[in-house]
Amino acid sequence: MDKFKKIISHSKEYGFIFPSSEIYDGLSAVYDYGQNGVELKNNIKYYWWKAMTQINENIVGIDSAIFMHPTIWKASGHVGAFNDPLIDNKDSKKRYRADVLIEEYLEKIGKKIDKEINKAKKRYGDNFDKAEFLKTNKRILGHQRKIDELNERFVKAFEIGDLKEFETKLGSVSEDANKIYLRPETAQGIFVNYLNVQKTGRMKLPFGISQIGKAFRNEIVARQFIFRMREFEQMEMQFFVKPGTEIEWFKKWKEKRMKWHKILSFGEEKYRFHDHEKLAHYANAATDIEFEFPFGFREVEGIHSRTDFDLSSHQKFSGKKISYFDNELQKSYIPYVVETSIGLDRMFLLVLSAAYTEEEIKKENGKLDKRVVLKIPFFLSPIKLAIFPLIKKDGMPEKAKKIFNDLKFDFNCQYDEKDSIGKRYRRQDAIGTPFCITIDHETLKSETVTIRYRDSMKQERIEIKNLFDILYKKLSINSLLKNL
RNA sequence: GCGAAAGUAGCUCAGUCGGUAGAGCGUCAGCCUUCCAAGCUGAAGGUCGCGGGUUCGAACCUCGUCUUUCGCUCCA
Repeated sequence: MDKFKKIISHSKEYGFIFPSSEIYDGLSAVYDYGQNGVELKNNIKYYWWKAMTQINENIVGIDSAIFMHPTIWKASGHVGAFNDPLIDNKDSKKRYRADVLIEEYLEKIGKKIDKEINKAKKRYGDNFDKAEFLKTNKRILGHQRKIDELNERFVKAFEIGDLKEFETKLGSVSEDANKIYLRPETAQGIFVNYLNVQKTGRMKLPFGISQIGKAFRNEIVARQFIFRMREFEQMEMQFFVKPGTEIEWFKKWKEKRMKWHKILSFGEEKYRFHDHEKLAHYANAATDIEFEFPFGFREVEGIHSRTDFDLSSHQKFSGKKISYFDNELQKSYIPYVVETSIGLDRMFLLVLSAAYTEEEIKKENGKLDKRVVLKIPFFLSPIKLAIFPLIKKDGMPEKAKKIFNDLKFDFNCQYDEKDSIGKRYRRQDAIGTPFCITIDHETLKSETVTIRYRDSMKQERIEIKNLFDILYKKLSINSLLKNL
């Protein structure tokens, strides 16, 4: 079995990811996060939110609704507006609408059929049976087949474009006017709140707004586990800057975001930039941060210089003036935007892919043993600390529970007294718990416990009264954040 | 969308010729006490993906259907 398959079944077996609606045979490309998955996911969010919002005095966060005014998606170009596909003729330097061209071509073929009919009429005179002729004439049938094929492709091509956004109805009466979309990206929620935040937060350029939230895309092919889902979560930050400085900021964020990834120590060689040569209509620079998943290098995060496309478009469609008065320059302008956008679910898969490790261990009796361990960075682990009584008597469970109850407010802890101690250690390895505390006979005499480390499997004896300080130091992300 | 394969216990799988559904692991309860998943006893858990057909009788044969996975195509 290849590594990717193993990760998928490990995810299910240990409560990280379940297929959606499983007891009803599942729902394709939708997944649920289980008891350990939700903890890991929340910890990733926390790391991102701290790094991208709270430790930057010029970045604030918002949480905008998934439902938005339908015109927003016209302004952003997701629906309607430039769904009319444009096509350039490089020879004539003229721009055409693809749908018009197709229709014209269809009409041309239609005329050919008419010509055939007229010719036949002349030839057969009164005996001419038009319906029969249409059914039997080889040339007409050929033309008709062409038309049908083109029509089918044409309709399909436009349906697909439309299907990308999920539609729903606002209000209890289902009329067309009430049609709204589930957002295909969170960014627009930031753009339409730009003025609110800038004014109420007294924000000065350059500044950023970040947001974590769900987005929905009706992908035609959605596969590869949680890598491409129909419902997914994005962590985005839109950074508003003075026009002309956007490339400088683009470069800055590109480096900063890569640093955020590499500081997790999954291996520098697993990351790379992929600069876009072809740019989207709204961008003047774009790059992806790619990670080497078990199925190859894939995009985890995008960094785009979006120019003033979005804000200008919203100004146009809403009729509200969106500009920033620059005191230095003594003039108003629409800010430019540099976006960092990372897929939370992809980041989750990245962590699992990087952390999943199978080890062979030589036992004391010389036999080989296998262990599966998730080497998740400590602060991202779902459970931080497991607490075991070595045996289930002599007052050890009571002592262990007391320690559990003291520490559970500060760290996500788990108590386990079932099965042999070795089995319990391995269970924690499988979900990536960095530390296990064991209460043994010695504990009852000297107020000490053993702490066992996940990655090295080594143990140390420490005093119970020092537990909190030791754990706090090992689990803190302050030193990481300071290095960003 | 097209093509292929697969669906039996929580997981991995067996199931002979069509004759009352099995194993290992896991789970739970109890015993034992030993710091790296392997001790002992017991228990729970399955309309064999779903529906029709053939048959005295279908997990097994047959048809349909659904779901999942893989490849191609499309999209980013």
